[in-house]
Amino acid sequence: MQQVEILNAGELEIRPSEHLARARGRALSLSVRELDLLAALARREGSIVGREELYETVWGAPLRGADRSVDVYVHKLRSKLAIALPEWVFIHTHFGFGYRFQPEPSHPFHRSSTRQ
Amino acid sequence: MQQVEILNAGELEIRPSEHLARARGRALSLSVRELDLLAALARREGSIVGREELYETVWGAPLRGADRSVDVYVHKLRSKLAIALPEWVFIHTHFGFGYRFQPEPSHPFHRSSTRQ
DNA sequence: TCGTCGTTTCACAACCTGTTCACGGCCGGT
DNA sequence: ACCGGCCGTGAACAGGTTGTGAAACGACGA
Repeated sequence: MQQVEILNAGELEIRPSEHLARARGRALSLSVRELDLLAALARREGSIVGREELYETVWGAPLRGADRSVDVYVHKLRSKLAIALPEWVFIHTHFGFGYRFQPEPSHPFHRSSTRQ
Repeated sequence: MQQVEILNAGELEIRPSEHLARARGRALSLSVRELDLLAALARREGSIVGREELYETVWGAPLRGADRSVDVYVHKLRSKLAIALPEWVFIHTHFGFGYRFQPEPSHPFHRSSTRQ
């Protein structure tokens, strides 16, 4: 029996087959690319996904040279998610590798020193 | 079916092939060098590893003269680990020999005031 | 044809990393 | 305690990577 895929991540719910994502029950207005990218990331919650893989999954073609599409859409997603759920950060950058999807509070207890 | 290498050290989990390390489940943001060095140390948990060996393992070339890279990265690692898991010390210095990776409580019994 | 919306490309700013220095503190042998 | 060498640490630098706003493009419906 084929179930409807529903991805849950904290207060975010993604229903790829319905082209829909909700934040705290409220529907987000995402374009096709944005939703596909979000789903691709969310399906692999917790692990780092490279740009090549994301591009092939979402765009359905191999990533050519210096294509920045993934970055641009990650940016769009972040913006919309930040408006809908400001207290969470969902997409993390791993320099040199790619992105990781995982809900984390946006204001950790900022403590002792240092950057990162 | 040994496929993904996973190094566990107390509350620290290192997955070199995924470019990822987690402290208590929370992902650390480490650079390539940092992660490689951490993995190189963790693979030899409990034993002293010399700078030459560490350098060759991580940098893939013989250690030249007075290169301090290993020291610098040990420092960076210690900082990040201390933020993530303050109650543990992972990297120990063996004067004149090298470093040893092994999780140990950071304040065995009491705190300051004693010994000094 | 025009306007709108989504996608792609661009340019530049901002950031991150690896590397090397320099200085000072710590260690161990004497 | 003294001294020379080993280590810890912060900072500066050059390059490469990523963030970001806006323009260019294109499909579609009014």
